[in-house]
Amino acid sequence: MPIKRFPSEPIEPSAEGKPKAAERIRRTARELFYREGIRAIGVEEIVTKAGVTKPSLYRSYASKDDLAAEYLRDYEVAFWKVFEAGAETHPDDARGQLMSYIEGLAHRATQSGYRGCGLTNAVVEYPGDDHPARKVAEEHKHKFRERLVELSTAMGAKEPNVLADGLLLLLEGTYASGQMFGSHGPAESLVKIANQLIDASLR
Amino acid sequence: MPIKRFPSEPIEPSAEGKPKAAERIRRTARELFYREGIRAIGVEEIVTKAGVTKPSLYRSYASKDDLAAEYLRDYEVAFWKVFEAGAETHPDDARGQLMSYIEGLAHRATQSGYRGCGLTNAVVEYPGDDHPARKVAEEHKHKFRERLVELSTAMGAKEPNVLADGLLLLLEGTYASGQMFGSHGPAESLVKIANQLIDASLR
DNA sequence: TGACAATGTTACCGATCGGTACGTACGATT
DNA sequence: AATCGTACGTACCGATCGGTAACATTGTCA
Repeated sequence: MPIKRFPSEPIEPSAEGKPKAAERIRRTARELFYREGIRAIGVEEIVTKAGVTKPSLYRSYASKDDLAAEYLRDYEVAFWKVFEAGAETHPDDARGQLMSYIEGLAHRATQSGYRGCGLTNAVVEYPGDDHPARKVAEEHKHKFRERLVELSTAMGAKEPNVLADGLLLLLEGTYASGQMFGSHGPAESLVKIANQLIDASLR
Repeated sequence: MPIKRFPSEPIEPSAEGKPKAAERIRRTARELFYREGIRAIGVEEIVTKAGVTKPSLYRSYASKDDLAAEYLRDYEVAFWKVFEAGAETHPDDARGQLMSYIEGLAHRATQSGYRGCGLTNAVVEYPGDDHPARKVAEEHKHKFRERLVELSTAMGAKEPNVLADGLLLLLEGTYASGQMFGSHGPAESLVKIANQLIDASLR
């Protein structure tokens, strides 16, 4: 009999049939890293809250830094899902699509306990450009900027790059200031400001 | 002879004639906390780089948290000095004064190695509202917002609160994004965007 | 000079950090 | 039943964390 390999048998061990512990660690780390910050959370706390032990963590992730980078990759996927959600409700309407995200953000950023953007926070936590988590964050922000240029172009801006930068500044400002002011922070004016900026960029 | 006290003799020990070590620690901590982040820097590194030892630190500061709060208080003083610098060159000209700061910021935020606002960074590093450093930062940001309302009013904005929020979002966005993008980040468009926003707020 | 307070230094504390060597429980294959 | 690979837990590592007790040095007064 030749060598037989069942389809249920995973070729790539870390693809789908991952160890259960790894997934628990992943979810717990995501929650804790986002809420408390990466530096603030030790691996001990992660595995305890996940109900597993440290060796289980280090079998699926090379290091805490690696787990942090993984967390940000997950975060990025979730971000794009939220950001592009308006594409369904506002087809062929770049402005409507963007404003849909901005309205949602304005709401979230004025809730107490808001923690901003996990990717931006990671950049603040790791100033040195050698950290793997930071690299994930930086690459994402460049993609994000490009996406805003696309949308600005679609909106008919005279200078799409300038409008995109303006929007990026407003959004990053919302991520940051949402953490410092309570429920009546400057994000309350975000929608109005964004509309003013877009209007001014079309003329 | 009655008690004589020379003017060169400091009355208040912690005011001017402070221990030399305390001042060295202060400056070193300021530099390191700002560049690397508060959580990233240990007290050992501070005293080593300052050329002193740990007990010298703990005689002048109750704890690392206390030193961090002190750093932010220093940072705030320096911030206001920069922010209000335009008042001399642009008397009775709120817009000129503000744009003077914004132009300077746009320049700094597009230098590689820019680290944003120390106060904002501290808020990101310490999500819990119980940290003394965070309190300093939050109080400052509220003062800052009020100051922007004053300036917006002086500029003749129809809705000063909204313009102030817009400016705050832009500035915080610049602090944050200046750390992720290199020398050609969105802060390059800051001046143009700010002018658009102010113009739109006057009409 | 001698007393005294302020400042500096050496050496250390328990707690926690990220990370690992090693043994074991278990399910599938032969 | 014997075997083997996988997944997991116990117990521990050296390094570093923030913080301190005890001692040496200094400068300033009478």
